[in-house]
Amino acid sequence: MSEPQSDEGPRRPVTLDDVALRAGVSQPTASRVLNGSARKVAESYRTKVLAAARELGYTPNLAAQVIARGSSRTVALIISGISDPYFSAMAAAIMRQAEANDLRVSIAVTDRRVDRELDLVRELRGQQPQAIILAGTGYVDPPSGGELIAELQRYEETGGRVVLISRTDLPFETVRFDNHEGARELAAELAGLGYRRSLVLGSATPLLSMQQRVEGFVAGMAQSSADTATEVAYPEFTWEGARDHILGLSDDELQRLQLVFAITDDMALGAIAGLRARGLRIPEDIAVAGFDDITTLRDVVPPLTTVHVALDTVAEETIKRALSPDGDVRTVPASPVVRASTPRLHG
Amino acid sequence: MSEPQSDEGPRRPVTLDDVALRAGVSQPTASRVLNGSARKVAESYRTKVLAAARELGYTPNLAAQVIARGSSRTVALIISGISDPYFSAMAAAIMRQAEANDLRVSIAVTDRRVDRELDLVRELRGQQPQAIILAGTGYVDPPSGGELIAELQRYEETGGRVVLISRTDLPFETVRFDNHEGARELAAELAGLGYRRSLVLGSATPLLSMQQRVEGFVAGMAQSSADTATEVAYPEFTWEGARDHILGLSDDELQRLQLVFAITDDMALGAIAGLRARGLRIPEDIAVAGFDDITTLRDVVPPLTTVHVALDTVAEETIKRALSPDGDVRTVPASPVVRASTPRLHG
DNA sequence: TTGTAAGCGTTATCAG
DNA sequence: CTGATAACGCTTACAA
Repeated sequence: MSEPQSDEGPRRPVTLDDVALRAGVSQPTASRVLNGSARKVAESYRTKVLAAARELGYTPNLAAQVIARGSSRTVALIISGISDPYFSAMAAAIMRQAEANDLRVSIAVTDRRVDRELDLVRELRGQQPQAIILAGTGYVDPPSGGELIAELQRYEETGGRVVLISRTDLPFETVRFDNHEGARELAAELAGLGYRRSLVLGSATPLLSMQQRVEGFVAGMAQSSADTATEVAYPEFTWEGARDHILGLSDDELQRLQLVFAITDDMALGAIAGLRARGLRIPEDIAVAGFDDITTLRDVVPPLTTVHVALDTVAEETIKRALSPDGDVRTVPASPVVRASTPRLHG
Repeated sequence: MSEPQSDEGPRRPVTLDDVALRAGVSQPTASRVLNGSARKVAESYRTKVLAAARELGYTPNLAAQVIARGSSRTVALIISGISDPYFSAMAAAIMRQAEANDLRVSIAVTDRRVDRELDLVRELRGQQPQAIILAGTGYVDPPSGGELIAELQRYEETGGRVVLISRTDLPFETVRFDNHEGARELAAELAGLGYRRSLVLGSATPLLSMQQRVEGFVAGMAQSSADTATEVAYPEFTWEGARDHILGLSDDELQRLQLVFAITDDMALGAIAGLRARGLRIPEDIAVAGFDDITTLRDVVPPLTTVHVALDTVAEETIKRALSPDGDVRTVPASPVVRASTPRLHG
């Protein structure tokens, strides 16, 4: 009635106080109606508050709620990158699962800068998330390992949960998928198809899960009864790295090969680009296999043999653990999918 | 000395109070060295506070800072999906640009559910972000338009900024890229290559920017001197939708076509899958073009003719506007990239 | 320069 | 069932 209305200039956001005032009730009552759990408010008040809130366009101030409640319905996801199709698929799966559990996800990206991981954990800790999820990076020999672990432990001590995805380099609960086993089975299948002489493209960056893929594949080939020859190279961990490595091979080396296994689909495609540039046809002249089974890549020609990982399951297990501890280390299976890029050899 | 240490059970997080106490200074002093701007603190105190903070593993409680300061160094990004390579590229570009400006990004996904957009805006408003960025959806005839606009206006009135990306259906500052013009130029180039009879795959979901692509292409073809015939279809706005539409065409219709233009690369790939299933070779029997120039798709065969959008520029302009108003509606160019999927026709 | 005191918007406790 | 009142962790006048 008496307030000078319709000024220009940023008005103060509508607060619970405003709503309470307008509804003619106390702040706590308004709070109970708008957020609280049990419906212990008289119907008459209830409707008044609701009306006032709607008229004023009230939105609860999340920060205030967090600070008052001391907890936050948020999980923080630390991930290497987001344009990478593998990680964006992972992030999407996690967000879907989180939403189903009424959790917000705050995403932070390391861009593969090792030290950022520590910074991000520090920063995220300030958001008081229910859990911090580390997906993806994970070095064979973690550079800032000690500090990172200390930081995460402090976070856990104050009630936060730490969940790792596909990395076992840190002493926290982990959702793994079986990189070693998946690659091993793939190798076994390919050996069964007649492949003997293969090149494995690993990662120059010493990522643990990637090294497991290399080792799994080598083991799988070695296990096959036939005598096999498997070389391993460690180019840069990118599409370009894989391509460039292929471009750098001698004609002789290339001739001898029957198969290139790259530790990710992305690198497999780089390898294919390189092989084609060298004048080879896939799969007629040489076969190629990858790892991850990225759906965005369903259109490459020829369809890529790879190892499929059930990201939805991974996400489900991850969120479950983010909400409450669960001692046993579930390992989500990763299983080979043979497609046209690796046909049976010697028909 | 006297505190009973090493309990089990969630300890309370370390607060500024704890740090101040340990450093033997007052809370504000601790605050000033740890966060405040001017270095108006004696060097002796300064070092003590820093030491205490490090020893205790202090992290500022972000929520408390937000509530005390009233502002948040965060921008909220509302996006259709994140596994979609186009949107993940967009999100990545925005995050990169935001990081460069010391902003956090909180991502929310609509999953193409129309009404979610309104809910998300409400929810995000509670986070008091500096800006809300709406990327992507944008209906020709916004279903919840009125309410959405009201909500966003309220947000702006309280000092928040609203920035739209590639949608002009709402009365807020917009970073556009020229869907119409990009498609028009593409059509002109293709007409120049000899294409006359084409099929345009639009979107059954009435998305404004998508409709602009359709119209731009149609206009471009019509402008070409030669007499052209352009049909437009509106299948579901997905890879499958495009494929299924192709599968549903009669042999006759298919025979007549020289070119399929799909309004996104993703749909273009669906179309290719359909065409191949129908026994056609690309580009020998029929040409295909898309829109977006998604980098993840660099490996499709044949390389796809498409329209490139400079997402980095889009992101840059977006963040700039998120930080401060900037009246003029910059339109980021979108320009055709002709590749092997649309070779010159008739030698 | 430093500390005291008052807020920021919300929830939780505890009388009425 | 409701409403004072005290937190929550931090910042920002204002006084010392």
